Amino acid sequence: MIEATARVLASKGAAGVSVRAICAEAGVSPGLLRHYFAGVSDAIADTYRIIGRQIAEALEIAVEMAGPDPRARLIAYITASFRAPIADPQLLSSYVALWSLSRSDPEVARVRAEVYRDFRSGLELLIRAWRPELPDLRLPAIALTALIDGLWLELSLGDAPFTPEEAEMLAEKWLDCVIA
Amino acid sequence: MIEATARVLASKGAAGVSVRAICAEAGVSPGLLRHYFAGVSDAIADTYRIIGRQIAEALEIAVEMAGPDPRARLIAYITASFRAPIADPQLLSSYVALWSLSRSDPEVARVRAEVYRDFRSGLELLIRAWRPELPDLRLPAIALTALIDGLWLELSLGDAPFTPEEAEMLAEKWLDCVIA
DNA sequence: CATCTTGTTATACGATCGTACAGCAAGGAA
DNA sequence: TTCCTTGCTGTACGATCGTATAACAAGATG
Repeated sequence: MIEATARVLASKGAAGVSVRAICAEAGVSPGLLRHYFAGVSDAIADTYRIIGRQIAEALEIAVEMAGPDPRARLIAYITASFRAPIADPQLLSSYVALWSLSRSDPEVARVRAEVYRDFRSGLELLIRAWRPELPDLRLPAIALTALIDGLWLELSLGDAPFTPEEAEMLAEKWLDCVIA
Repeated sequence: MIEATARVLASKGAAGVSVRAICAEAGVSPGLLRHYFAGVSDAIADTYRIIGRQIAEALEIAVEMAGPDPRARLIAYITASFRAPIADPQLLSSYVALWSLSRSDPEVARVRAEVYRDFRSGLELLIRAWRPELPDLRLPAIALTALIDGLWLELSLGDAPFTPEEAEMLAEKWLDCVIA
């Protein structure tokens, strides 16, 4: 059901998501959504939570596969957003819709705040492991998050052609620039 | 009417925009929208077009006020996105909603492509005036646009506190980093 | 066996949606 | 004056929305 919600979010956008659309996508009766969720808003928030957790797990795996070097681990964390399984067209589309919904739906907004707090705290942890002497990690973390989100946006809305490799190169360059 | 559409887009998001909401916000009868527009999609697209033109004019003014130095003009173009009148909460909220809508509405998507093409071509023009020797301006323009959009997103969804001055500093730093 | 929860369907209700249309007020053209 | 366009209102229609609820199948529990 949550997978169906993500698919509807990706295909029909924030304006097209509805109880009936989700249940039709899941191949079940329209009434079933309210057996699992308090409402459509709750279903969307849970979908956001699941997606956020999947991304966090993918990031964790990418960091572990990078080995012991602190800088390599940090770069892996940043560039994993442009590799599978995170760099997925459907996931990016869902994300844009969720951004929009989080502006009008307080429940979605709360989940978004959680997801971003976790992402940024993971980022700050890795930066601190690499450069323990840096006093303030707030602005670098914000800057890196902004670039990643901006590149995701361009990938999803898709009129600015660039490759994942270029995105990774840019992210790495931005890291060196914003940390130095 | 277009101002009312922008206000609804900002306050109710992509999912809450409707003929009746727009006309109620404008203080007119619900039937009036279809006298001026072919439909709600057309009204939203026109709103996007007007907003894009206002932003373009504000950018042009910022560049002119920066004087003759090519680098100062380029920096003015980039940092104007974080100053009045562009850095406006309602405008940013409308923008996030329009991003989402452009993924499901072909007409809005077309306008978005126009607006971004114009923004990037203005950016590339200023870069070329500053550094005529650079061969490829595509990736730097994409990178700068991505950072600006990402910072806009964080400003609008607003759980990452940073000041406009910090945003300008980051944008300037990113420019030097991505051009060098 | 009877009962009770659980997953699921089907349907119905009121609200709201986009759209269509008839009508009215006003102003310029004849 | 009459007519015709234009800006705008009000309302009505069918579709779709979120939600509620009755019904049913099946498995667990007594």
